Amino acid sequence: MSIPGKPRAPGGLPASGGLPPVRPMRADARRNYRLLVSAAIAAFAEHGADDASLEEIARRAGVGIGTLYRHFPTRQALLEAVYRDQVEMLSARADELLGSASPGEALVTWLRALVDFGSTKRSLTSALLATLGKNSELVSACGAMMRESAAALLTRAQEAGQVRADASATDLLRLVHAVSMAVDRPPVEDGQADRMIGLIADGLRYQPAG
Amino acid sequence: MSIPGKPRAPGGLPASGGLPPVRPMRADARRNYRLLVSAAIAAFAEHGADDASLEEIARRAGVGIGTLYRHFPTRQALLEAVYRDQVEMLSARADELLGSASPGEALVTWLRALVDFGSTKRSLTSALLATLGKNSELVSACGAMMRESAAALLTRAQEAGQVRADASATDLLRLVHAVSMAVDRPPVEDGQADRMIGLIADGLRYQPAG
DNA sequence: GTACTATACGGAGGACCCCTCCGCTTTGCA
DNA sequence: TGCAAAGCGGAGGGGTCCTCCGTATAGTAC
Repeated sequence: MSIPGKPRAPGGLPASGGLPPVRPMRADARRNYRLLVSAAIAAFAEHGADDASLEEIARRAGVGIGTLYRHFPTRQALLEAVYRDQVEMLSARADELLGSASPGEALVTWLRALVDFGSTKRSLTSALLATLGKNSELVSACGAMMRESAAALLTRAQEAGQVRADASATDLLRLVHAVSMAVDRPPVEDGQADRMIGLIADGLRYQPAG
Repeated sequence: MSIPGKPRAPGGLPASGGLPPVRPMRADARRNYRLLVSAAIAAFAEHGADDASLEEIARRAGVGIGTLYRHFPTRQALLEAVYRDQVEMLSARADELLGSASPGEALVTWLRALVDFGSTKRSLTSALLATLGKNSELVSACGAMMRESAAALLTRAQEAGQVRADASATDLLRLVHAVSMAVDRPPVEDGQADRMIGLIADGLRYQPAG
């Protein structure tokens, strides 16, 4: 039994290396794909990536179980799609924030979004890494995407003089990751994550020997 | 829903803090208990602590599913029993080896046994830690047991001059743990674990400034 | 606007699993 | 030897996973 192939990409674009001229997905298929991913995000957040019922996800999406299985032949496949979706969303949010007025604010806002994502991500990541291995295309591509977004926001904030110069994107990502981890295990106070990020934000604003 | 209580201890001894005068288990109950634990060890090793089917375990043990559930109301409970059983086995093996001719050999033999146990243990441990937390009675008690066994074997080997003096039991356990981890993920060559332990053994024999 | 077909949909159904419940069997004491 | 108490087993209800195939529809060609 080999690792099952990915389902066709949602956009209906030719696959990245697309040799055969692939037809775009039908409109209903595309719609259902999105509904399923949304439902899956909710379900995974609620019950964990391992325990969420696929039938319930189909039900929530208002779609037959057969449809779910056509789009995602495997629980893995659905996990991957959700992961990719979330990361792309974060990337898009970063692009959007790059156009905002205050570069410093933009960076902190994005970091907060990152922590929120973290709680979803952790259960996904461990499930994905378990079967995918650390250096799969998906994981490394998403990692690169995140680093890119972080770097762009950080650089802009630094150039605007709103954030200290001696901070690296990698450090920032690691830091946020640590916060997500710390916030993972109960007992967790309300707003704890927020305060931690706030603290980091202050640290960023502080200009050493400024 | 609270953490379910342990089933009665297998030996039929009064529970450690035993307030009510508990009757010993009946012979058939004791027999089935052992059969179930053995079957569970095999099944967990084969399919992982999360995925092994409890019905299959009962089947393998030649026992009804009801019997399994009476002894182990929870998958957790069975996991714990298996874990405890394995650790006690290792402890017993250590005691036995303490009487053997070559203290140095005895130590290395035990370390090898420890690695073998490691492959079973890992899937158990992660499942146990996930719900039990790092400082449950079970985990800490078993940890102490292991340290004790390791220390006894190590000290004897050191006093016999067969192993360098500057090695601690804790280090040794950590080292073996690392080997188990390393051997966990494929691709794993045949005998790799053995060679790694061999290397550690050589290191132990080496007498610094001897 | 109509006809056609590749594409996609839905859900019944088989296989498996978890767990409970309760009538039957065995054990061990008197 | 007789008799509770302790233990056993497995049917059955409810859930999940996944496959299969008859049915519906989107998009195209005319």
